[in-house]
Amino acid sequence: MDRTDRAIIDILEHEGRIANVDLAERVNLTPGPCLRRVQRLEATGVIRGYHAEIDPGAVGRGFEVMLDVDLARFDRESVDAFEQALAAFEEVAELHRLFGSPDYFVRIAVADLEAYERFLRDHVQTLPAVQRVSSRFTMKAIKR
Amino acid sequence: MDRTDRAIIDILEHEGRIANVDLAERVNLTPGPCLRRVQRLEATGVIRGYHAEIDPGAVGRGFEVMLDVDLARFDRESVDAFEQALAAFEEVAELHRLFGSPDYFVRIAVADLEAYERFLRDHVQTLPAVQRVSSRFTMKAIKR
DNA sequence: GGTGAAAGCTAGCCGGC
DNA sequence: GCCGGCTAGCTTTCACC
Repeated sequence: MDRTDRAIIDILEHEGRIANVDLAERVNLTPGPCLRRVQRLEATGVIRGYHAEIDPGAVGRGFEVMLDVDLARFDRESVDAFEQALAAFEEVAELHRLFGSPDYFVRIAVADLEAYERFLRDHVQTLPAVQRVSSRFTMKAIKR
Repeated sequence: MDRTDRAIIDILEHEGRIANVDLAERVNLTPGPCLRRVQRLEATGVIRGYHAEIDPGAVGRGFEVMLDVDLARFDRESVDAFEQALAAFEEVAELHRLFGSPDYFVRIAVADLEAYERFLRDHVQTLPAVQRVSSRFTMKAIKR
């Protein structure tokens, strides 16, 4: 992984759909070698995939909540069940296990307050190991 | 925005570099009309851009911290200065203004604990309006 | 929404350094 | 081992129906 690979990564991170010929020109390579580098970065897992960035409001995900969650039990089974259940929901935009307390940080993206209340009540509070949740509502997403 | 647009969005969100011919086939359209829809979604801001998803560890961003920040002042100038300064750093992966307390949620991604300490000391604690910061370290990113 | 044609891109192969 | 040139086949794009 050299300077050129870094340059390729920086460009693809912001312009994920750039044509290979244009990418090659930006990093001072011809298209052949440039494509080989991109494919190697993909194969080695440095590039994990490509995604369109969607306006959350346009698809009913304009209401975002930061959620702190504490569990009551930490046996492997409880932890796995909690993580898998939560990660499977489309409403869960982000899920991190933390050191210390709270045990988890979750970012939820739903349409509105009502949808949030429903999601919390029906899909989070009902998970067996969940002990405590604490919500903080986002006013504005400044950077993502 | 109809059912077909939704289908296009769902696919591009997960396969941002899919070829237009393949996308068209998946949503039962021919390439021409499919491309027009994608271009309209881009022009109206529903699709904001395309990004490669990079393995954080491979580019020195494997150490993630969730930061809560409270400000001392809320005049427009202080708020703007804080938000612009923070958003400009590459280390800031996410920045949300919240309702209530804390005032901000920030996700920081750096190489290691030492880099984090340096970033906090040199670039966050030094911002004039910052009153209090509280860090929570992530053990594992389960979903992003 | 579909069609067709021009322009442009991708991805493999091979030779050179 | 990595780059560049070349080429065949495919994709994108746009005007027109």
